[in-house]
Amino acid sequence: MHNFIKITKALSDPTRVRILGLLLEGELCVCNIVAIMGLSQPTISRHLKQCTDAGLTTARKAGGWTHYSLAVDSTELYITSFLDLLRQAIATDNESMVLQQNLIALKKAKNIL
Amino acid sequence: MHNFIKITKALSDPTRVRILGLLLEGELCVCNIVAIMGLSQPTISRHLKQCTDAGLTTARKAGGWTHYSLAVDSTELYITSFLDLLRQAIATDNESMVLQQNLIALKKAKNIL
DNA sequence: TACTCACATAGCCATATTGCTAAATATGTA
DNA sequence: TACATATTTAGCAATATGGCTATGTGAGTA
Repeated sequence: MHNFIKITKALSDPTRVRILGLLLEGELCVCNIVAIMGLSQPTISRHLKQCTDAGLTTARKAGGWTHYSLAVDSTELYITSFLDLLRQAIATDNESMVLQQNLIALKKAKNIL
Repeated sequence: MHNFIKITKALSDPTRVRILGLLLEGELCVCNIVAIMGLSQPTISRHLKQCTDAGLTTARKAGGWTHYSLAVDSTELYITSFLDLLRQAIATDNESMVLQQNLIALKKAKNIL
């Protein structure tokens, strides 16, 4: 129950869901998420912490950067099921589509792609 | 996205999840849910309204009573998937198991069974 | 060491949520 | 009509949440 509530709570805020939507494209550092979402860095950081506490994301530190990714390989209960539902929610959200386009543009500008 | 958020919000509170857990056993009127949950009647009523607004439950009025049931036959996006996850959450929650036992006892006492 | 960059944490404020009690509404009955 | 029962709605208080700014921390560099 506790884990279920943590996950549904994490998924009950549109900002967090859209951040997770960006991670569908692959791992991202906090700074890139900040650049795309247009929210303050601490706000993004706190959302990512909550997602990680819920088991939806994982953090990988590399030097000064922290790269977050979706926990697609998680063996925890519920996680992959909820991530499947997340994909549906993102695919039908216009705002998320815009954000994903902005992410692609950002990656090209930075020659990450 | 909007519906997704409404559903996850509805499922992000343990009280609501446990009410929904009781409805796994079949439809119930508000008064019986109140008797089992030990919360005030208006509180239960408000939780049920939120679940219904999210599409997770349906209300059937019969005389003075309102009977609520899980929207197991819903064709709305997400609903049946979330209800499947709900079942898992309930099955692993001791408190929900106690509530279900209390429900069975109440039904016997009232000769509903 | 000192400085910079990326990120996390702390604390503030506005709003949302969840419990409650009291009052309104709706239905059935004397 | 008057009353009882079941439920909903309204409004209040305490707590949680989500945004922000300011500050702390950790890694790399001059």
